[in-house]
Amino acid sequence: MNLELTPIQAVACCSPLAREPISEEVAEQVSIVLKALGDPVRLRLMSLVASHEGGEACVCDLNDAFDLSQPTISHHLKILHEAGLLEREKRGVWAYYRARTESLENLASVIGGTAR
Amino acid sequence: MNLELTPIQAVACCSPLAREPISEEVAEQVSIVLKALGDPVRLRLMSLVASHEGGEACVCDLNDAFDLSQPTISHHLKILHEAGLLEREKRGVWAYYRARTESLENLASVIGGTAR
DNA sequence: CGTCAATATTTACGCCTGTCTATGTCTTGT
DNA sequence: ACAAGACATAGACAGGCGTAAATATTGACG
Repeated sequence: MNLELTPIQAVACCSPLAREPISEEVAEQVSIVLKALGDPVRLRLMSLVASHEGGEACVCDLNDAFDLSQPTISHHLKILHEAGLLEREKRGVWAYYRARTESLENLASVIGGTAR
Repeated sequence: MNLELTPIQAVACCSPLAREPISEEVAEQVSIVLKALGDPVRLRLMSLVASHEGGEACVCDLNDAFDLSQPTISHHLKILHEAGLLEREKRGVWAYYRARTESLENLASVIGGTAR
């Protein structure tokens, strides 16, 4: 089991950008997540997984949604996973990815200031 | 006066990522804004401006906050401006940047799903 | 066991990006 | 009109990133 905090969890104390100047460290952490989402393909991947029934999607389905090679999709999924935005679970031959909605919400609250 | 929509305004109808798979076009637009924020320097710049008194900050102040050359800061400010995140106003010799909080909130609602 | 199918990893390559230096453009003050 | 200061633009370069082809890994199934 992995107990490490993902980048976005490490700053999850809902401090909006506009309240006070964020530190270099926080900026570094948050920008990792933003950079992960800052690609059209990864944004669509994230949306595909998050909106899929059951909140998870199989890689085989995701591959078909793009005109890209399988390794490229795998590469993008890895980046989203490392940013703490996707969870990965292997069942049999297939790999399923699940969206971490908390991460999305945390990110949104950091950006938008509508902290909960 | 500029009537063009900024990238984030074009998809401002608060559709969260998780509700349905976003289109290629929307992904392209939103990723521009995310990419703009997906850099530690620009994230700090955005936070500095947004949290500054009066909601605006002079470039001269911003330069001092970083160990980077003045043209580099200018470059980052331009990217944030083109993404619709900062407004620019020149008063005398000085240039002032103001945060577009609507853009931040729109982005947050697209990401977080906590649409208003 | 050996083959096949689903994913991941490695390697390589062209393009994009962050940075700096040098230069340009305005505005103000003399 | 000229000099100085604030900021933007242009050009150049190194490192990072998205992509594909080739290869490795893992699990299912005969």
